[in-house]
Amino acid sequence: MSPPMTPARTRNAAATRTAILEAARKRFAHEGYDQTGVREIASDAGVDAALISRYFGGKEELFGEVLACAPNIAEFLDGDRDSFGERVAQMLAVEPMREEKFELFLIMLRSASSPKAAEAIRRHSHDAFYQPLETWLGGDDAAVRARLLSCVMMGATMNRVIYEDYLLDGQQRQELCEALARTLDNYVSGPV
Amino acid sequence: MSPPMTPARTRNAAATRTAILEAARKRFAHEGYDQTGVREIASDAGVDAALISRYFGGKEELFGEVLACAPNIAEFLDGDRDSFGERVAQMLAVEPMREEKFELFLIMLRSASSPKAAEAIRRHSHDAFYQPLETWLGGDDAAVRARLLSCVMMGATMNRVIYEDYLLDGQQRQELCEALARTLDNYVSGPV
DNA sequence: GGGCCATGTCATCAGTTGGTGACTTCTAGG
DNA sequence: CCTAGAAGTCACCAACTGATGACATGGCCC
Repeated sequence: MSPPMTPARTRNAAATRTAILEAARKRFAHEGYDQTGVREIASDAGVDAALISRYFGGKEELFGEVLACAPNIAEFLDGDRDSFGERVAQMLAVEPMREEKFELFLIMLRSASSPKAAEAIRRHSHDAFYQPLETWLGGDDAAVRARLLSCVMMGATMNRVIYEDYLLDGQQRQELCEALARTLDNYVSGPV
Repeated sequence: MSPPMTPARTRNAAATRTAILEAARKRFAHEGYDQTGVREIASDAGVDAALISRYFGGKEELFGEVLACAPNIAEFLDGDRDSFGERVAQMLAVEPMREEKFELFLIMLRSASSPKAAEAIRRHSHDAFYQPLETWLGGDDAAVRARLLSCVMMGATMNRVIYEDYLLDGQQRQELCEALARTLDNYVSGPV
């Protein structure tokens, strides 16, 4: 069936690397670092597990590369300042979970307990989340307000993940959303 | 030295059980479910690892028992209503980390990613945290406000754990505390 | 077309994990 | 004193993990 001229993706190092990276990103976000085995990643990517060691050095280094290319805070920051709380609260509480948007959070939540992954998470989340957020906020107490925003966003994400949709119905999620929006905007507009 | 009449704790099933439970509680809170091995728990408790299976059935059941006897929300709830935010915010941001108070949170944060532990966590945190909190709050939207409080408290705990003391100095933690207190009290006094 | 290196496959290792059952030893009760 | 059963010890298993090195094979350049 498939024309032999385009051997699809055989013997293509770049494509293989990408496939591994993509499969790993999803697995790490869904299951966490510990719960994800290199064999599962390889299977998802349709390659041999040995290639992970060959291309990335090992599971730990692969995790680092996944973090490096994971979506960052920019997803939340573009858009006008006044509607930040409303936008983010909608994503956190009302809209169906958009995994791509919160992938960094999901990876953090589910992998932070692994010593092997913890350091990479600390470093990357600081560089790709807090620093940009702090800069975007501006002002003397930007560091504090960035932490406050992080607390609410991470706490909400964690609650939503642990308890399916907060165990709340649509109406209640709407109320949750409004309260979150006010709190977030309060932190954005600061000062505390 | 020790009088031979009281053979300390040898051949005492109840004391052994307690020792295992205590050691497991600390390990699970500090390292999480996955990162804690039955051999480590047994070593801490000064007993043989086989006794864990004998007394509790297995690691998973042990985890369940640990949750059952972990400190619950009552720690935060006793005291007058008006000062709830201030009290909790102080514990979250200013005072040195009081592990006993937040043990349930720590266990949750570090073990929620383990499928074996997740179900027990969901069930127990609902019974020992959300339900009492919701009752304590009262009112129509108590469920929503309980979630809001949980988001802030869990998010703050997680931030403090991942980044040592939020990476903030004392002055900034004080500002953080004041903002958290206002937010928490806002959710307590509700309605949203 | 032929050699050669990048690419992919495979078998296997060493370490760790939770768990089990046979064994020993202590203690209580007669 | 002596037995019976509880309490504790020990050796070991089966499963799984990440990783490695030997090997096969495809494609590109000369």
